[in-house]
Amino acid sequence: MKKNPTQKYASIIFKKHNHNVCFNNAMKAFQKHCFEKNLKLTPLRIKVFEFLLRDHQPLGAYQILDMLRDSGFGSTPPIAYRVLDFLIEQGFAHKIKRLNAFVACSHLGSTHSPAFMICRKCEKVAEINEKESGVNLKKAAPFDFKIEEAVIEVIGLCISCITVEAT
Amino acid sequence: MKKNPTQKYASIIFKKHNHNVCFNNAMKAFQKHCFEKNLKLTPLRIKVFEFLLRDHQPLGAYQILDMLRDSGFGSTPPIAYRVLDFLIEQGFAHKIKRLNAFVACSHLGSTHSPAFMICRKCEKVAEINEKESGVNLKKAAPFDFKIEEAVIEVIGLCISCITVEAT
DNA sequence: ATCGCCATGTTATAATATAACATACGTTTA
DNA sequence: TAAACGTATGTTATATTATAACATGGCGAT
Repeated sequence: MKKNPTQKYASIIFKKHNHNVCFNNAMKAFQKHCFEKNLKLTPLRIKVFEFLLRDHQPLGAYQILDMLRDSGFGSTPPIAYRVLDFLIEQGFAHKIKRLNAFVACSHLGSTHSPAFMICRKCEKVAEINEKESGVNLKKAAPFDFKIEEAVIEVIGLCISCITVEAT
Repeated sequence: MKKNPTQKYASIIFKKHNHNVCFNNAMKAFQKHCFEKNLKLTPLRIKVFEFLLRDHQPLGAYQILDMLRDSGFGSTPPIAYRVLDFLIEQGFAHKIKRLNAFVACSHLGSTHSPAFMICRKCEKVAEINEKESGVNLKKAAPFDFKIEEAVIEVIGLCISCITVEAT
């Protein structure tokens, strides 16, 4: 049984892991998606997605703009926000409201109702799926409310930061 | 068995209800809390809490500032943000990230892990507790992550707006 | 070849939030 | 009682995040 370590447990994000696997899988999925949906795989979009994939650190729009400037791209706010909107719409990035920042999606290609674990110390973010998160929105149905979407952000300490803090 | 209708079902917030009960209970609890904790119950704090209690519409900081100006209070941003921080710390208000806005707390006096149902149309907000929300954070524990806090915001359509939309 | 689409670029500004310092007032303390 | 202190409020300036509106340029379809 071959398994992709990035899919098995979200918590690996907080540990050392073979990040090349994360990176390459995601980039390939992105290329494939754009090809299949006939969307333009432009240098700018690739670059921003690369930034988000670098590690699992969320990036603010203005951080991304700085990095774009360094790479010779335009660097006024709409540049970043538009690419981010694109990535989010296509399911390759998420916005973390807690941090006003953006992360690459870790559950590529599947429709999902994401939840996030955010380390308050290192600010790395792991994405977990609905099942993993213990979230069952069906249960919320007794209310006269038609649920369309849920934003779930769990804040705490990741395993690496717990370890450091204990020393 | 006497029960406070504001406690029974969060969804009553989206319907007509005896809002005087909501308002008076909350204001009394606030007064009691400040007295017991020896915190200053100032005109400014009372006024801002009143604004939040008016209906169940979240208010942005700058909306509150406008209302404060109309009431003869100072109206520069720190005025509002400081009072809001106070109310949040004391458990009488919450921030709704989705809306960059603030609401009075509906579960006064009890420690709780709140979740919110936000109507995308009328933008009213109902607070529900963790159990009601269908979120079970205990289940998220298999991860090597120490949970400290969760932000849960469910977006959808409230019963009143469903009814209107159906006509 | 030109039209239209769409990504990118630019300019300006809106919306949200905080830092740093000033004032005012009641309480404690010398 | 006067000085010292703590805390709430007020003010000025600025930081941070995000969007509106319009311009340019490439590229494929007709």
